[in-house]
Parts: sequence; structure tokens; C-alpha cells
Amino acid sequence: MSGATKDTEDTSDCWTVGQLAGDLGVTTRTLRFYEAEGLISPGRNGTSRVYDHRDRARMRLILRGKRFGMSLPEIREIVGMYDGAASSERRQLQTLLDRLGEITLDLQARQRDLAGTLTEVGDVADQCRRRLDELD
Amino acid sequence: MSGATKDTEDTSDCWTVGQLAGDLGVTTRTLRFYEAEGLISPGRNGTSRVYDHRDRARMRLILRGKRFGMSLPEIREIVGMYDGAASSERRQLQTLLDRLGEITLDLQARQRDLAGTLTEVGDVADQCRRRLDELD
DNA sequence: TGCGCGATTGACGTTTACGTCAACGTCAGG
DNA sequence: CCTGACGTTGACGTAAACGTCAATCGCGCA
Repeated sequence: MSGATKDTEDTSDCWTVGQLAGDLGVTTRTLRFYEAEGLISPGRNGTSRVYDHRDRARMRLILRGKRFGMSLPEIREIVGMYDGAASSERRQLQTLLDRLGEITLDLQARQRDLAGTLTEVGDVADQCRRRLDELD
Repeated sequence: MSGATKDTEDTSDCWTVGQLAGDLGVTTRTLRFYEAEGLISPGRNGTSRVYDHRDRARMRLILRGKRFGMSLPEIREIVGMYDGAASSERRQLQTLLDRLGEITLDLQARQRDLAGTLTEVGDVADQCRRRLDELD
């Protein structure tokens, strides 16, 4: 009797569409759509989709991309790289490395953008507080 | 003869749709669409739109919101606040201040999100480099 | 054995954020 | 005076990212 509930083998390290959708806060339609778009490729048990830890991690990557405002094609490129990272072809690894450098630069630019926005928002908040003080 | 070209009064501190669109890298359709959606309200010279520095700054705010993946309604709320910051009603200022706090929290969460992604991307890049080293 | 739950695949609808096109005004230059 | 560049307002089209609905299937169970 381990600590984890063990009803079916499903609960241990695999998920159905409904389970994973519920966990991630998306709908089953979304998961199927992403599969049709080539973003994930879960296994099958008969005709039913079976998602493992790798699929789950991939989905978290995808959702983070969405939070960053990326389009699905852009996201597909990024997550595809995690697969290519295990490659053994020098050319492919070098291309991937170059692309990762570009992505890093983009992310750093976003960081600066965010930082600037934060100070701006802080400035507006300061203005608000000053005006509130003046109203005494 | 001042240093600045002074063909019409237009060049000094105002812009037409076409000029501003060109400067900002969007289309005139986009500017008109944003106006119809209540995101900007440029002045008029006859029937023609006239954008001043305030409109320009507003547009940069809007475009930054887009880069952050915000929807136009969300952006409208944010940029609307910059107007409300000059308010003199205590209630309104307080509401605005509260909302700014929420926005700050959201932006900070995004910062952490971004930082995590950057280290992850760095890790994948390291893996690539190691594999490239092994190929000697 | 029949019920309900959750899964499947189409097919079509919807929203957002514009693009595109039509029809028209206006103003400077040749 | 005519042309061309740029402006205007609708109206309609479109791509992305799903939502929704229908018809069907397999599975556990009272």
C-alpha cells in the first residue's frame, strides 16, 4: 500500500484527454486541436489518446509560449527543438544552437520591455498616490 | 533657417495616419480600427485624422501591450488608466491604484516566467554544446 | 442488457484583429 | 483641367484558435 491511490494504471503516470485538460486548465478540444496541428503526439490505447509525462511537459511548454503571446506555428518551432536537442548530427545541433541564441536575445529584449513597463506602471501609481495625498 | 525641415506645420509635432502608421510599422487600417475600438481618439483637420505626441505615446503603449500578448479590450483598460490618473475623485483614484497593484503582480509573475524560460533555454543550449563536444 | 459516462471523429460556428475592396472627397503639381 | 497621391467611410473577406454540435463507439455496472 503505497501513498498514492492506484485505481487503474491510468492514475500512475498516464492521463486521458479529460484528465490532462482538467489539470492544465484547457479543454479537450484544445488538446485535440494541438495534436492536429502537430504540437503534441500522445500515444494511443486503442483509439483513445494516452498522455505521458513527456506530453505533459510539452504541453506546459506550449502553454507558456501562449502566455508569451506566441502563435502556434512559433510554438511548434520551439517545442520541436527540444526533440532536436538529442540529435547526433553536427549541422543540426549547430543550427539549433544558433536559433537558441536568437531566442535568448528575444527573451532578453522582452525582459527589458517588461522592466520598463513595470517602472512606468509604478510611476503612474506614484502619481495616483500623490494626487490622493493632495486631496486632504 | 532652422535645422528642422519645415514644409508644412504637419512635420513639426503632428502626423497623418499614413505617417504615423509608417513610423510605428502598422497599417492605416490598424490605426482606424483602434480608433473605432476606442483605443485612440486623434484630432481632426476637416475630416482627416491628426495624431499628436499624446496619441503617439498612446500607440506605443498599445503596441507594447500587443507584444505582451494582451487583447485589445485588455489594452483599452490599461491605456484608459493613464487618462484616469489625472482624475480628482478619490474613489476613482483608489480603484485605479488597486488595479495598478494587480497589474504589477501580473507583470512580476511574467518576469519570473521569463526568467525561468531563459534558464531553460540556456540548459538546452548547454546540452547542445556538450553533445557537440562529444562528437570529436 | 440497457444505461450513462467519457472517448472518438468530422463538420460547422464564432471571435479577434485586422486585410481588402469599392466608392468617394481633396489637394498639389504639370 | 486632369491626374495621381493620400485621405475618408462602409462593407465584406480572412486567418488563427478554438467552441459547439452530432453521430458513434467502447466500457463498467446494477
